[in-house]
This record gives sequence, C-alpha cells and structure tokens, in this order.
Amino acid sequence: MSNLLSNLNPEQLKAVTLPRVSALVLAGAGSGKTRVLTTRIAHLIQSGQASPAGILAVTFTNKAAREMTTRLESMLPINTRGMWIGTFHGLCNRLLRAHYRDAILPQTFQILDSADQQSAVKRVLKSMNVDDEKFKPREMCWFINGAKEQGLRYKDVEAHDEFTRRQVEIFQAYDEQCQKEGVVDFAELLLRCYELLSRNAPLLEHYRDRFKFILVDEFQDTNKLQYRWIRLLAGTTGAVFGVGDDDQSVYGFRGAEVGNMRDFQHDFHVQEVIKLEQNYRSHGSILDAANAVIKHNQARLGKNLWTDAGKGEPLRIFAAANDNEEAQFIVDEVKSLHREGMRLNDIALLYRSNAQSRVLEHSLFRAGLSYRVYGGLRFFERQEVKHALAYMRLAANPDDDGAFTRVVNFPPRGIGARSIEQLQDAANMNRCSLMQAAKSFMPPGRSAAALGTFISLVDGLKASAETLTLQELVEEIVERSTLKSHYQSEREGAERIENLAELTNAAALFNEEYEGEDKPLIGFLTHASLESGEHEAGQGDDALQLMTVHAAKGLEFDAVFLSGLEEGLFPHDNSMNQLDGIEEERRLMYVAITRARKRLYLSYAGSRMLHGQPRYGVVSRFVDEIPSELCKWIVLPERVATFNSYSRGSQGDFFAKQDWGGRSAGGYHPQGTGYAPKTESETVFSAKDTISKQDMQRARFETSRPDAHPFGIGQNVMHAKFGEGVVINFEGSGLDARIHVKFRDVGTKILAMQYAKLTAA
DNA sequence: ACTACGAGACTTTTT
DNA sequence: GTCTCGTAGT
Repeated sequence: MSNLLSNLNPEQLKAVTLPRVSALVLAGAGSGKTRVLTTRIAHLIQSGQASPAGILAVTFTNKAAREMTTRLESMLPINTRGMWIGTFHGLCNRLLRAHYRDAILPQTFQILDSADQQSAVKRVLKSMNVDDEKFKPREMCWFINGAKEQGLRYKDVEAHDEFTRRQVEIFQAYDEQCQKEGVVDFAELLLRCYELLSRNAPLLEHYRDRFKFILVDEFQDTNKLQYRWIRLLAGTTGAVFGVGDDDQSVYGFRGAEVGNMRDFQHDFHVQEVIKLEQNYRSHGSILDAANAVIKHNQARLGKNLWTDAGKGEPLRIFAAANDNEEAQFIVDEVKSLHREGMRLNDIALLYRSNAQSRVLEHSLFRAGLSYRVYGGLRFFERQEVKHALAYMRLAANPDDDGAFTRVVNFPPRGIGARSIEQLQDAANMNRCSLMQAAKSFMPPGRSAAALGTFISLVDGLKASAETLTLQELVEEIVERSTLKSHYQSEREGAERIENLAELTNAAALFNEEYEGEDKPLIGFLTHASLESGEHEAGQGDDALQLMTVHAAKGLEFDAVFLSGLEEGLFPHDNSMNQLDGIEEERRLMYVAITRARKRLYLSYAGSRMLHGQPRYGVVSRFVDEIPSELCKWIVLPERVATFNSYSRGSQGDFFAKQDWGGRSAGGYHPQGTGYAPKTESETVFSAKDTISKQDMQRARFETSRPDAHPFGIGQNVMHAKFGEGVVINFEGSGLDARIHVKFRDVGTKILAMQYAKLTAA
C-alpha cells in the first residue's frame, strides 16, 4: 500500500486518501489529475474500503476512460472488465441495455450519432411538410439537444413565440419517430437513463446502494443533465469525488456549465476544496505566462500553478507579415528542432479553428515534413463505413428507417426519389416502417424489381447475421451489397475499399475483445456509434501533430507552436457577443499555453487568407497579457535593420532568426530534462533585448511594403499551381500590391503580392 | 435516375 | 480555398 501512495505530494496524498465524503479537487493543468483519480480508486480497493463493483468512475471521452482503466490495471492485479469506468454515454448505455424494458426501449435499440440525428430530423421535417430552409436541420438538432441536455422534454420547453412553438412540435415528432424506429440520440441516452432511474425507486435504490464511491473527471465540463444524473445516483448518502479545473472550461458552447463546480460544493456539502497547484509539466516561464493570462478572468475559483523545474527558456514570439510567412517560420523552426534531436511526435502545432490548418499543411507538405492532423473525419463517420454499418443495422433491425433510406439506393440500383417518396407515403398511411411498406405495399412500377432485389438482399443479410461471425458478416455485406464493386469502379475508391477492409478488421478485433457477448452485432454497432473511432492509423511513425486548441486539451508536448494569435481569430469574433465569451477564449488560451513542456512559440500574421478573402489582423490581446520579460521576439534576418531603426536607446536589438534556437548554444537533450540553456544562450536571451509593442506594430507595417519583395520585371518565377512564368508588371502598393506574371502554360495572371507563393526561378 | 456545375457557408466538439 | 447542397441538364 505504501508503494501506491509513495511519490505523491501532500495535496495529492490528501485527495487520494480522503475518507468517504464528497470532495472537490481543483486540479490545475499538469498537476497529476489522472494520477490522483486512479490512485484513489486503487487505494479504495486495496484498503478494503470499496470493492471494484462499488465504484463508479465517469469521464467525458473514451480515451480518458481507457487511460484510467489501463493505469488502474498496472497498479492493482485486478480485472477491470466488469468495473463501471466509462463515459457518461457509455455508462448510460450500459444501464439502458440492462433495463431496456423499464426504459421502454427495444432490446436492439441503436444509437444515432450527430450525422444520423440530422438526417433523422430531415425526415421528420419532410413528413411534416416543414420548410427546411426556415427550420434548418442543424439548428433543430441544436434546439433538441440543448433542451435534452437541460433535462427538458418537448412538453417542458417554454414557447413564447410562434417559431419556438413550431420547433417544439418538430421536437415532439422527432422523438416519436425515434421511439417508433427504436433509436436514441446521444442526449437521449442520458435523459432516458436519468428518467429510468428517477421513475423507478427500487432500481435507483439498488444502484445507490451499490455505488458507494462515485468519481467524476473533468467536472467543469458537465452539463446540467449530467450534473443532475450524478446527484440522482449519489442521493443524500453518496460520496462524490469531483475533479476539475474551472480555468480549463472551454466547452460552454456545447452546454458545459462551470457553475456546476460551485453548485457541487453547495449541494454536496463539500467541506474542503483540495487544490493541486504544483505543475509537473511545464517550465517556469511557460507557467508564469499562463498564470498571467488567466489572471485577467473575473470568475474564477482561484488557483496559481507553480513548478520547481526552473524558469527554462523564454517564450518565442514571431510576427509574420502574412500567413504563408508564419507557416514558413514554423517549418524552419520545426526542422531545426528536429535536427537537434526532438522527435516530431513531441511537437504540436495548434490553432484556434480548423480552417487555419490548410496553409500550415501546405507549407509542411512542401517542406517534406511528415505531420498528422487530428479531428478530421473519424473512422466510423466515413461515408463508406456508414453505408456498410447501415446494412448491418438493417440486418439487426429491418425497421430502422434511417438505415433504410441511407442504403436503399446505394450503391445505385434504380430506386429514385419518386419511389422513395411513394414508400414514405405508404409507410405513413399504414403506420409502419419503410421496410414493411416496401414488402406489403410495394407500388407497382419500374422500380418494383429493384426494390425486390434490395429486400431479398437485406433478408439474406438478416439470415446470415444469425449464423456468421461478425467478421464474415461484414465481408458478406461488402460483397453482396455491391459496395465493393461500386467503389472499385470509382476513381478515388481505393481508399474507401481499404476502409471497408479495415471495418472487417475492426469487427474481428471486436469479436476477440468481447468474446462470448450474446449479441455481438448489437454490441459492435453500439461500439461504432459510441466510439466513433480513435483508430489512430500510423500512430507509430514520427509525425508533427496538428490540431485545434480544443483537441489538444489533456495532451502535452515538448514544444508547442501556437499560431494565428490575432484579434478576431483568437479570441474568435463569434465569441465576443457571447456571454462569458472572452473569458472562455482566455481559458482556451490558458489551455494552449499549458500544453507546452519546454518550449512555446507564439505567432501571428499581419494578414491572412480567410474564406478566400484577405483579412488584416492585429495581435491578439492575449499576447499583450503575457509579461514581456517572459518573451523574446524573433525577426527574420533581413528585417533586423528595419526593426532596430525603431528601437532607440535602451530598447536594444531584435534578434535575427539565425541567432536563435539554441542551435549551438544550449540544445535539446532527448533523455535529459530537455532544453538546458547554457551560458552562451543566456547571453542571447538577456533582458535588454526587448522592444516596445508600438515599435513592433510599426515595424511590421514597414516590412509588409511591396518594395521588400525580391522580384523585378523580366524575372523568371515559379508558382505552385501555374508553373513557370515571367514577371511583366507591378500594380498598387502597400498590402494591396499586385504582380502581373505571364505564365508559360496558363497565360497572364494578376496575383496579390502577399499571397502569390512565387519563388525565383 | 443520375451527373455536373454553381451558389453559399464557414468556431470550437465528444458522445 | 473547399465542402455541401440544390438545381438543371443528359
């Protein structure tokens, strides 16, 4: 036991060994939050205070749940398989499956992901003859989920105007359609579970009695319904151990309520709040910057991170003339870090919004740096995979109209919109599913044969599902549905076929892992919707990591590049008019900064292409909130003179970029503590080398002038898309300067100087 | 019934 | 710039 508790700091130890009371742990970034959670569970079990079955631990992501489980297994010689550690949705699903009758759900109920939900809403709108321009499916989903996440059914929603009343009607029709089809959306999973427990006293008693210890991760991210769910399960005698960080609450836009942390203290009579403030991740300057920024927020529970790791290096700030230059700077720095021995895997490139990744990717690609972008389409969300899954869903439940509409004519088999409409009418008329309508009320016509083919296909699959293994079933679906041959004839179908093969793989893997599951098909489909697939392909190879700041939450890297630090981008324009908007953006900035272990770069661009339009930016207020003594500004060598002409007297000099980076002085030590600036670089980073913000701004404007460009009339140039050409004229000045180039293959083009990615040829 | 082209949108996101 | 959606044409 002492083994388990050794190496914990006093606060961590206190949290881990707390008796059976409700408690709140304010865990700052990098303060060992997951460690505390898992060690507490291990300690409770080892000391005999709890049995593995008596613990309920809830997280937000599958990844977090998995990490907790793995760590726990390494601490204790127990099998975590039967333990209740999982996401809110995963645990609710488990409860609903166990008590499907009480929850009034079919045993085979399916879970809709966001895309499925949207198409379900579309079908509702159609059947109600509602204009989907006025009631956009996306917004309807938002409305429905928003209500459910507050614990509200359609009849609980207050409607004071005609529009909302109509929305409520659609809400009702949608829920009825879902019930009829035996499907539940994500929010429904939680609400249904909440209602199941609150309406069934013996059942609730049973679980209250069982879960003596409830642990909640990322408490600041809980929404109203999740909070009520926890309260319900805990009752008046339960003990809830909440861990969270109000400064890292960045999901307000999807219903998370930081206020739940305050309410928790009150509602659960929390006697003491334990603060974990010692940070084991970042060097001092990085933490100081994070603390300085977050101090500007008013509504905080209050917390200050510290470290004994030493100051480390200053933050590096780069002001680029435009987005391409910013990207180029990052490429050069990454290359240099890589040369020094830092693995690309340990370097992250963060941005506020996904749209920003393109320019960066472009430069990385040209430079031949391998990188991986997080947060695109996940495996189970891919079109071809969803199609195959729809066939599986029909095999499990032929009355699943969503799955039916998805694949009734995919691959195309001659069933057009007209026929589907007729089917829909027949189904409405007879109050049955589309499949039943197709079987019993098939309208006579040309498409009858095609429909017959489809019906027998699904019937065949249904029969196969009884006898075949999961893997064989997937293989059969891919073949017999002609998905495979369809994609084979498609130009870019190779990748899709690969993904279908990967689905076969996933099915085999699932079977292996959940051997003996009585309903493997249902289990697999649930797995597919609940775990949209962190099937991280190519995780093994060394690649730079690109992601949004949101996606980076919970991760850490040796070096972090935070790009696009401009007003309007970060903080984002759309956040400004939201309540608490700026504070949430600032928390996001805090999250971004605290991702870095040893080195942090901040960059912004004077102009960048956004939505196909140039947009001129001003440095983000968040950069200004970082004390300048923690920062060093980096300037391109050819501009040092320009910048220095603005700084007078004691202001000192800027650094030419090549004097930076600790190439010879200091450097990266892969197995050591990382960057250890030596004397030489300490000199380089001395305090006199700063410049005022105003000079910075003015200098940047100067350097953006067109006469700084390296081209002359008659010069041969190269363009990524247009190929070779010759410069024939210039036009305009300042940021609007344009260059006329006569290309060999595509004729004369007039390009914006700033964006034309021209190179001398 | 299917394909091709043009208009309009576009913060962040897990389940 | 790029993706999705809707309409018009084959």
